[in-house]
Amino acid sequence: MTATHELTRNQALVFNALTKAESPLSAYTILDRLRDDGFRAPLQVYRALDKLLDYGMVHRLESLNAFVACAHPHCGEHGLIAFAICEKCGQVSEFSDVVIEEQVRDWTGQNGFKPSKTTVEIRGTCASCLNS
Amino acid sequence: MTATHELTRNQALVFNALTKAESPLSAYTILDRLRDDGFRAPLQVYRALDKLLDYGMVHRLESLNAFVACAHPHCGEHGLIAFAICEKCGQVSEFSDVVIEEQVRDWTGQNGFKPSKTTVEIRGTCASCLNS
DNA sequence: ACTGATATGTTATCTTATTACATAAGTTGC
DNA sequence: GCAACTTATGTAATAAGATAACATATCAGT
Ligand SMILES: [Zn+2]
Ligand SMILES: [Zn+2]
Ligand SMILES: [Zn+2]
Ligand SMILES: [Zn+2]
Repeated sequence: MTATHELTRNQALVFNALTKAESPLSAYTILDRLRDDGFRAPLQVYRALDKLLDYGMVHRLESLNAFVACAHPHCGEHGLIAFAICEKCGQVSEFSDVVIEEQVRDWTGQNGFKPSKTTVEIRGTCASCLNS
Repeated sequence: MTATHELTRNQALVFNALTKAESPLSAYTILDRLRDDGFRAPLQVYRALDKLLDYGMVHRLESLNAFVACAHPHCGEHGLIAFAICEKCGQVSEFSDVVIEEQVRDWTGQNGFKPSKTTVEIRGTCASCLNS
């Protein structure tokens, strides 16, 4: 039921850093924030991220080369996820959309394409940044 | 009507390299292919790409850090574009989807988010790679 | 020719990600 | 316990992708 995984020390540190962050973090920013916890090399971050991505606890934002903690880390498997990314403040909203999911399935079905992962990222300006 | 732009030498070379390519090219691959034409530095490629992206003649695939010539370079402004990217052979199919476009508009409208660019990339295996 | 805008060339640097190799720690079966 | 195996870590080096800074050059309008 619950998708919580037993995390290793490094994985927990990385996940924690992402959960505390207000916005997406690059791998190297994570590294910097974990220097005091003994992190010394990018690979320590990337290896932890790989697992966390596997577990679905973290998502990668392709258009930013950055990572965010999942907004629903206990829901297990997601359907198709979309992100709205504010270019002003960096805030990210994660949401699922079954209509888009179905539309993707339609296209792939009709074209004999077997999808493995779908990226949907909306760049723009968030409501609170528009009011300022 | 037509969206064809007068291209500079460098822009034309880059666009041509992308048009001839069977699959997306990274900026550095483009650079290598244009060595004989006098290209020496990444910036020459990136500057040309910037313009071509502006003109809508080239698209950037965020999940690949690579670039493709637009499949419909003469249609002027696109609506929302989606890409299906085969991870086996590298082939990319570009298509527009008004349903996804409308779904994105719904979400952004309801959330007061002003979108500037939307990325939709489906990774997977294409039909011809599945039959082999 | 003077001016301003756009395009180029070149070097250095920065950011992001992976390869390679060595070591440590946990798990399973005996 | 111990061998055999798998998983996790540590560290250094390097590859791949992108930009900053600065100097020139080209072209249009006046
Ligand atoms: Zn999620
Ligand atoms: Zn914002
Ligand atoms: Zn296009
Ligand atoms: Zn294929």
